[in-house]
Amino acid sequence: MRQTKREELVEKATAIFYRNGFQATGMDRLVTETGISKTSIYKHFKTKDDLIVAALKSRDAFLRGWLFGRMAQLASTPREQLIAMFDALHEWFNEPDFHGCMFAKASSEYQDPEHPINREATDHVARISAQLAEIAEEAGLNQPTELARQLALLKEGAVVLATMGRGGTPALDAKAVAIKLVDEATPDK
Amino acid sequence: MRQTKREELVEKATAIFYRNGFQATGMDRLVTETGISKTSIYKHFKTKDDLIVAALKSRDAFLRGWLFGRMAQLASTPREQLIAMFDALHEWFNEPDFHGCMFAKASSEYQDPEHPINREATDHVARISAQLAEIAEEAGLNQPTELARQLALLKEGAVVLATMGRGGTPALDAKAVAIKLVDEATPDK
DNA sequence: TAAAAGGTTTACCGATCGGTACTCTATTAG
DNA sequence: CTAATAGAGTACCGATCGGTAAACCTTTTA
Repeated sequence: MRQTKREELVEKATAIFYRNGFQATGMDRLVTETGISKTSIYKHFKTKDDLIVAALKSRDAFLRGWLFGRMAQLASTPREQLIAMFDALHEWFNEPDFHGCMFAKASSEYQDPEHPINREATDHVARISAQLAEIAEEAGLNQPTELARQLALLKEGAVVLATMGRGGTPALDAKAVAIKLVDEATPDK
Repeated sequence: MRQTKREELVEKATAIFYRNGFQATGMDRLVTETGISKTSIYKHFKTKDDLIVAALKSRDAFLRGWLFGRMAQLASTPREQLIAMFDALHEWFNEPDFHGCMFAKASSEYQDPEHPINREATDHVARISAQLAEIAEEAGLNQPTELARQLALLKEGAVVLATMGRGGTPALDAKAVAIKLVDEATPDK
């Protein structure tokens, strides 16, 4: 029961930051929208930046858990999972509350590479790339790390166009390319 | 001579916003770093947002001019130009003052699609995609608009990874994929 | 020569920023 | 029963936010 309030705070703050931006969200607004007093917030986190880092960690765990979990649901073999990532992304982009990548925004608003918030953002993309490389290796594909880099490229590009593009289905465009790449990386062919 | 001060302001403001972010840059800081008085700034622009829009328009003209100009320098045929885009991007990423895509940041900080700043950002990527489609068509490649969408995907992904990635050469990774795509879109093959 | 016009300087506005101090209340553990 | 703890509420801090007003200087134009 002791941990609950803090988790509730992080969860709600994550949603608000995601919807509203980091710098654009003041602490007073956080108090109003979470229903948690400022005193209580600052008992759990020394600064606003600390809270943002916690929100990003929470989001990282949730997003990676959802993405790779959905990939496993959609496909059984590692090889098919790599392609299914783009179907999962397509679903994500079409959710009504999709507002782009929270980590890209964090990196935009806190550009200093030394800043903990920026670090958390770059960590997130590094973790995704690493997991993709694992799956590519598990699938027995040729040059798995190079393939993983290219798939990460497609994934990030799709997210950007889903956020900044005018309509279209960037996830499916990316999927078409991904199929070719995975196909060419298949041995004995 | 009348237009000069305004142009000087926009030019300097663009650099400051790009380096420092939009919300993170206060008007007082703009006054200090540009050497232009606040009164004078507000004679040219009614609000800070108006100045930001002008800065983005300036950046859009410069960036697209530079990118497609460099592509034309690096390659003579439209087909080779599409691939040369990634060499140009590689050069851009390795400039010492590369700080990511200004329009992605603008879109991150001003999420409302109705906001003029967000509009300017999405306009920029739409213009790039359109120009790519033109070149693809000029090159006589199959399904030029689909190819252009995929190349835009690779370009945006490369920018993201150049900004948020840990080292690597995302532009060259993207180039490898682009070569395959252009190759497959070549008729009579 | 006079008078606009463009620019700077200084001071200031109310609002909001992140963060703190203090009081009060309700729950819970010894 | 009591003491400790967690949280809410209120009020406040100095700093900064975007933006304005007024006085002054200098250059161009009529």
